[in-house]
Amino acid sequence: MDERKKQILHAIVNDYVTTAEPVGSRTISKKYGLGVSSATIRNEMSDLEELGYIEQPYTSAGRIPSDKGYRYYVDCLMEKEQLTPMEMKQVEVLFSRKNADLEQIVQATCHLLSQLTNYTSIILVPKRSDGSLERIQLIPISLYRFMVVIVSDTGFINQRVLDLPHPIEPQRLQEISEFLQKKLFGLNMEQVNSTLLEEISHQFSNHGDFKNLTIELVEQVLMKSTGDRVFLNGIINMLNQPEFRDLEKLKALFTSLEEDQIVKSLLKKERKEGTNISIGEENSIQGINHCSVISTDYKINGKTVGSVGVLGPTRMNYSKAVSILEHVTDQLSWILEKILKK
Amino acid sequence: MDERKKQILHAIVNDYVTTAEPVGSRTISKKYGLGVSSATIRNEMSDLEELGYIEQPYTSAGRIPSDKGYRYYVDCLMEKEQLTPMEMKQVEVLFSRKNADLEQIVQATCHLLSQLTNYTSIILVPKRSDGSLERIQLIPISLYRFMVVIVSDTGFINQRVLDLPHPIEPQRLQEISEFLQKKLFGLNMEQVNSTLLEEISHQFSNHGDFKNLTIELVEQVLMKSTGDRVFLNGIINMLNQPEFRDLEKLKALFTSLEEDQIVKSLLKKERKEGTNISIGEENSIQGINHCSVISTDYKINGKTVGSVGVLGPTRMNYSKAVSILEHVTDQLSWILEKILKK
DNA sequence: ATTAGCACTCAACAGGATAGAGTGCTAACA
DNA sequence: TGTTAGCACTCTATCCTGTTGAGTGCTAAT
Repeated sequence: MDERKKQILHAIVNDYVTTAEPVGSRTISKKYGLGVSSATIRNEMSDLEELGYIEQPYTSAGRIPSDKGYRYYVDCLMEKEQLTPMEMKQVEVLFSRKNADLEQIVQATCHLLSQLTNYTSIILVPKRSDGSLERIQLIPISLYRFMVVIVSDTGFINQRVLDLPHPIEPQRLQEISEFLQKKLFGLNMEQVNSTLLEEISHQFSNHGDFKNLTIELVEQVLMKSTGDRVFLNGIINMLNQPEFRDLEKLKALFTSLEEDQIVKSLLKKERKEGTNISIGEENSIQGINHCSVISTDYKINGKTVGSVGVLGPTRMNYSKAVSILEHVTDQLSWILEKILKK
Repeated sequence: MDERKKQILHAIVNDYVTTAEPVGSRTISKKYGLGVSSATIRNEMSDLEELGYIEQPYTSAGRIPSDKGYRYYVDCLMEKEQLTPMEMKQVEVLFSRKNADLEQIVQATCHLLSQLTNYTSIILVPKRSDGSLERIQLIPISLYRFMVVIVSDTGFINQRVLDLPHPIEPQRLQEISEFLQKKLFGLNMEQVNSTLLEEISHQFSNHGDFKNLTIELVEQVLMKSTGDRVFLNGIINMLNQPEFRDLEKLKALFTSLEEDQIVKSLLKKERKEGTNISIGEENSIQGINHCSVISTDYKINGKTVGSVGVLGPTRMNYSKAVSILEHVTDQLSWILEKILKK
């Protein structure tokens, strides 16, 4: 893989990303000043094909990068691209908004990300914090229903409405609420779990209603709050990609994207620190095999909280997408930190 | 519009709905036993075309129903279709689930509806109840943030997280919370608004923090909580409809469906009691002009709360869709009633 | 090692012929 | 007077064919 081959591969990727047409030797020798003729390029391209970095859709067509080619490109050739002032501005405007809660911020961030990249954006937000319990409160709604709100010291809020088999007076609920607050304050979520289940429910085993209620609490609120919420935006952008002119491909893609589980798995593979890129077949999911996913984590106080990703066709503008993704994610980390800890 | 014309129109709609191909005179005389030859049918069809109920895509093709034709069909010809035992079963399974909150129920209902119909389903849930205030509670999250929960006597829950410019001690917040509860209990939401703004904030004008807080409360929680939440499901189903083979139409449709405002407006037009059907150009929205919307309301204790709708191509199975929609909506009303009032 | 030249390949496009579905009209029929 | 068989006509969809042009691989000359 000498210097010239790299340049040629680079040129092929660049050209194909913008035109979506197979790239010929003549195009390269003309548009990208390598100082050699198309015949020379042809020989090099022949080598590149043999090495598996590029491929021909059919004999005597131009070349397009293979998954392996894109992989080499993002690993070795790609350089970062600056955001335009315009783009910077848009990000700035979004993140200077006041008085938004977590959900709104994430929603808006997701929207912005898909708008800036023209691809599909994904954000995962964990449902449960691994911080310690700061506050628990039960709020009566009717005799048979109440709301639980749990706030962790990291500022995460978890709430849910529960039904009761038997009525509980608001008064009594308030007592229980205060009791729980005293008992559970400062414990981490695993401890909350076990404390609720073992100690408290045992100690109160003669109070039928209370025991049932704690079991409910654990099962419904704490247990079921594992996993992540999925935010997805800009699926329509895929309609503008020529590779999805084909209705069958489109349907396969959309079907996969409708499954939260699948979307999650795209961002949750084995991964190294920082920004990850998963290309084409590497995703090994029905319908996503013509797509690439760029993902990174957002953090609060240096601690990884959730993930952000951009999904586009393998023929996507990696350098641009990476820059935007990283910038937006930094801003998201920053604002969440500001909001949750103040 | 004699009896035979009606039968023929009925046959054309039926056939076109299932095949998506223009219907010829021969098809009708063979498949639908009218006892007359294709030539007679041809004469009748010629009349029907003149009356505007059907149209020809091009000379010497079969006929397809026009918007006006569908309108006549749904108004005069359509008969209700029974749900299959299988479908009944699916509905039953969903609505016998325990311990779900409003959001989950609506989400699941929306999913079920799109699955049963194979079209796109829409549900609107109002953000604010017009009942009276049953409970208001402020829950501290940090010194600068707290959560407001408002419960109405109809069981609607409204919650939001607010930021404060100055810190407020949990203790103090609790006092305010109790004060508000006493002061606002039993008032309807407009009264809550005015009471908060005028009386209380005036009375406490020397308490800077409290005054600011009430203004926040009104603006952020009560004012911004007008409008509806939109649930949408099964957009992919549209990909299976031959009329959306055309990518341009598809893009127009998807773009419109991405706007919550537009989706809302589909269910919010002037409408009569019960089930409404809006056909093709009647929707007068970019991208929705090849679609029909069937919508109805769900109620709690006989009082209209929100809307449920099914969106499909104008060539949709109206009778089936209406039956499913009405059945599912009934069940939804029923379960919400059960949950919210007990 | 590079390049000009040339024969070869193949998708894309355009034009033309053909088939078939469906119509409208007319004349015969009950 | 309503119905029907027959027939000419229309128009799309499909298939086939030839042509064009982009791009390649190979060879021989530089």
